[in-house]
Amino acid sequence: MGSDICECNAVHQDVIEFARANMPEDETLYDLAELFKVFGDTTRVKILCALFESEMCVCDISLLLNMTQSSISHQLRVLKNAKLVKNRKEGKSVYYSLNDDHIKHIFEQGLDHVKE
Amino acid sequence: MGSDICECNAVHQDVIEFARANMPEDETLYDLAELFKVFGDTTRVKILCALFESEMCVCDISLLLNMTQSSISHQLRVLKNAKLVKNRKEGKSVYYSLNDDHIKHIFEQGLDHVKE
DNA sequence: TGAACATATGAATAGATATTCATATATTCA
DNA sequence: TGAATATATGAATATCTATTCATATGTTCA
Repeated sequence: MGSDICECNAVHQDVIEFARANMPEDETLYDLAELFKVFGDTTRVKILCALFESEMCVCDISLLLNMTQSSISHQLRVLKNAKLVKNRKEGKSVYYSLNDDHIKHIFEQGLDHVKE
Repeated sequence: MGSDICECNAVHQDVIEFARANMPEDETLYDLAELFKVFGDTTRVKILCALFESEMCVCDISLLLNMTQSSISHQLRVLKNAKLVKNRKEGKSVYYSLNDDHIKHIFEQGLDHVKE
């Protein structure tokens, strides 16, 4: 490992070293990928979009997206583990809402790219 | 289908309708999820990070990330299909570079969230 | 032209994941 | 307390995907 793969490597040694020096830590990049992975599912994207408007309880989201309560509940857990949503309990219902302002910005940047 | 899931639905009817009216088109949200899915892999995140610094050829990226040329090549194809990178040919080498300014912004927003 | 180099790609495999189904937990109210 | 409601969750399954391996394509240079 660490040995050259092709002749370019010698020529581009400085470029490679510079990139290596400026890359964030592996753990940071792993966390970043994990975050985007959470965004990378249609159901979760829709849930987050719904929550842009206002907090909602699980069964409301289920009706809105026309999906089973169970699948929504599973996905809300993923979103909560990623600290993208928070929840509060009121009676029998659990209301979910966005946990972070970055989310909307990330979405908007993504939409800019998609709409091109 | 379309029928209520729980009693909340009637109470929250206006909230649900408002959210439904303000959600982007299904196709847009699908494309958005597809975009984030591309970001949601450590290898691809690392490749994009490397390309923030400068264009690089395939074997340089392979050496930098200590991964096989084949796997990098496969992932570059995914990135190119998503229009996140472009490439130019020079002799035997193919140089890849970023295709879009949004990418860096999306990354930075993501990093802000991760670093909290 | 032939050999070495650089990249691309199809098939196969192992691992990850979204949904479904059944059921558990927790709350309200008669 | 018991029934109905709202949510959470474990197991199973089907689908997707990242990497590996083998090999094809394309370029340079002697």
